[in-house]
Amino acid sequence: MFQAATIKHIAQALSVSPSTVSRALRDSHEVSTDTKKLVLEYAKKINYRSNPNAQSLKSRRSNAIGVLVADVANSFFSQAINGIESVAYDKGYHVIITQSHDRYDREVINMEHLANRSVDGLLISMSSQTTDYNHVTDLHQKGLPMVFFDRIIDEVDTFKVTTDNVQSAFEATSLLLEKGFRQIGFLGNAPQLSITIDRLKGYGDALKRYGLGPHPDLVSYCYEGGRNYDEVKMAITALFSSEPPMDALLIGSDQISTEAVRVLTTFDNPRKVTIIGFSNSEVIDLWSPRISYIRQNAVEMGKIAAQKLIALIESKYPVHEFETTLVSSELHFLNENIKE
Amino acid sequence: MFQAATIKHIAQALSVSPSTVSRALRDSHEVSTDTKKLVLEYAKKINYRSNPNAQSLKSRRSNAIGVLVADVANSFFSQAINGIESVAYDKGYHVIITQSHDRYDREVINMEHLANRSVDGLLISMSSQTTDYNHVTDLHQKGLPMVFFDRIIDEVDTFKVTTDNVQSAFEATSLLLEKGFRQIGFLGNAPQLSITIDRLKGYGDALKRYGLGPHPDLVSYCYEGGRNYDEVKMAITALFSSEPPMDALLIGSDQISTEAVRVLTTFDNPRKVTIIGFSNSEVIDLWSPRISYIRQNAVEMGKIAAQKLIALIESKYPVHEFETTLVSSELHFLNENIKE
DNA sequence: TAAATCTACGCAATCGTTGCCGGAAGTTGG
DNA sequence: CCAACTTCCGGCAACGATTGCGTAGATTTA
Repeated sequence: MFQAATIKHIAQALSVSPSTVSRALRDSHEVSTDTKKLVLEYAKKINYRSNPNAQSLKSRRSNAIGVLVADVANSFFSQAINGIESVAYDKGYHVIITQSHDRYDREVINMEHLANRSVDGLLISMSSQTTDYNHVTDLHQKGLPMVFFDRIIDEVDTFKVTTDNVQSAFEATSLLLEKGFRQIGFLGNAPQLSITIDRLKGYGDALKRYGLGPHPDLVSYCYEGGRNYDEVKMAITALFSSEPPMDALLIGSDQISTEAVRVLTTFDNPRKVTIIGFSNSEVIDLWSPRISYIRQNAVEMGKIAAQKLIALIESKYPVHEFETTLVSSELHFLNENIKE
Repeated sequence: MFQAATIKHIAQALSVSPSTVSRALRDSHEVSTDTKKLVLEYAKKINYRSNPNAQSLKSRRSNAIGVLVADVANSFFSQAINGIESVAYDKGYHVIITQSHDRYDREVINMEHLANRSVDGLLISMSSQTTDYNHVTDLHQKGLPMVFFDRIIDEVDTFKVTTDNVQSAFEATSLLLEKGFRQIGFLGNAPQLSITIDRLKGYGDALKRYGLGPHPDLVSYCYEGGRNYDEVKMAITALFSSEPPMDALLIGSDQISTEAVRVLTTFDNPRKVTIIGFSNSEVIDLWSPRISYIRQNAVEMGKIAAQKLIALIESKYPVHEFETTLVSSELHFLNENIKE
């Protein structure tokens, strides 16, 4: 590889010491204006770039943040990553992305990998299979800054950013109730996930306002988060054959929404069930059958999470006051979805 | 942040020199078996991890590879990234992903950012807006290893991995010809992109075998690669109103295929045109109208590209023999798409 | 038994950058 | 006119890991 320019090269060329060059480049007041100009000009001329490794070694910081998501191919996450990237880029941070594929073991490995001093902080969205949080709490106790987004956990006290899941699910369910549906089902991701818990709560709250309670036969989960088509198919089939018959369904996960639609296309004589699913698919308008959907502001969530994390990293004093930011979502309801 | 264990800590604890510890960890023959065991055990006990920055500073390598794609939210790229990641992970490399959003200026900035000694090599898929390649050739001349994938260029002599675009387009067009279509259109991404050139060639070759030539009115491009809905709509509208009337269409880009379907849904009285589009969408089977499609083996391409790049990085001697690997794709033709 | 060889380890320099100390000029104040 | 500052800069050391070189002590060879 080519020999990159260093501070020493500049120092030698200008007959000053490396220290002076370093100070000049950092615009220290301990360097005369003339010398600064000389150094800056020469640095620019030879296209000098500071060696990030040397800086990291000195400063004990890497200027990189790690991101842990289930899957980059998931629309929600790729949009969130776009938001994260834009903020990180502006603040001079690299973004290192890892995927758990919703597996606990991958999550643990990735976290350790990232944490070995190669990142200054972590942005975490939990895997749907994770029920033990020691790998996270351990790292947090050791002082690694982290911010949770989307799938957050209570076990760690830090900044969190997520959709207003309770409210979103409440509104969606309320709308269905207003439209006259009464046998409304709920199909969620793994039950320990925050998004599942909150969306189920919003769903239940809405039902309660109508004097209804969640019917046990109408609530179901996909423990593999929609990765397993058969699991989704079984859940949907069970919901569809419930008694009394389900007339509407709220789906609390992006990927399950997709698979659910796929399942529906395989039904010979499709039951008329109105579906509202959480989904950030860019092409959901092209799907057939079309479903109503709740779209989260993934980009905004990514941006906020990144901002919080960088603030945490760069904070001179320990932060003790944390808040959970709720980003609003949009409900897109298709009237054509209503049964006659 | 917590104080991580270093070689010095181990040295002090065991009353040996840091040199010995370093050598023991690297299994040097210059250390006695007993000492090695002691060091290894203690290192494991205190969970010692080598500081990557110090290593990078010494070795002048970063153990990171940079990836330049148009957009991670694009199915093809997110699948390719999965492939890249799996290989890189196995070989101990970090993956740093940047997105050009198909813009030339972003591509230049990202490349420089990555190249400033923070990566050992680059995996590049060109932005659709790039027509000047100096930023790439300069870096290549300076010795930065790079491998191109998907959207490759002739200007740099190195490993390249792409779909067998000529063959894929040839087969798709041939199939349409066999089915009786004669007024077959072609809608491509920006015309300077390798994927556009090759797919257009395959299209033309197939036509030639039937004594036909590409009709100028039936060949069109989207210079913004399908990012601009209006551009796609105009192109599609023009193609649909061509004379003689188009009866089938080959679309040479993932994102344009998506937008094209979206355009079609807005047509009041949809013309019966059979479409085959390149697309790696995971949900294309749910689209309406459904289209036939060519699916590239994105994961495999990512894997091969990463392997080639790492081989290049780790090669002790300059490599002069390069090859372009062609990964095969799958044509999914829907008979229901055929007009009566 | 003395010399040659080998084994196992320490010393010090290095990668590029930065913090700290100190010192030579020039400036100001009493 | 001298002490006390200020300004500007050089030198040293350190971040953590690696490595060429040197060498004490053990072992082998003649």
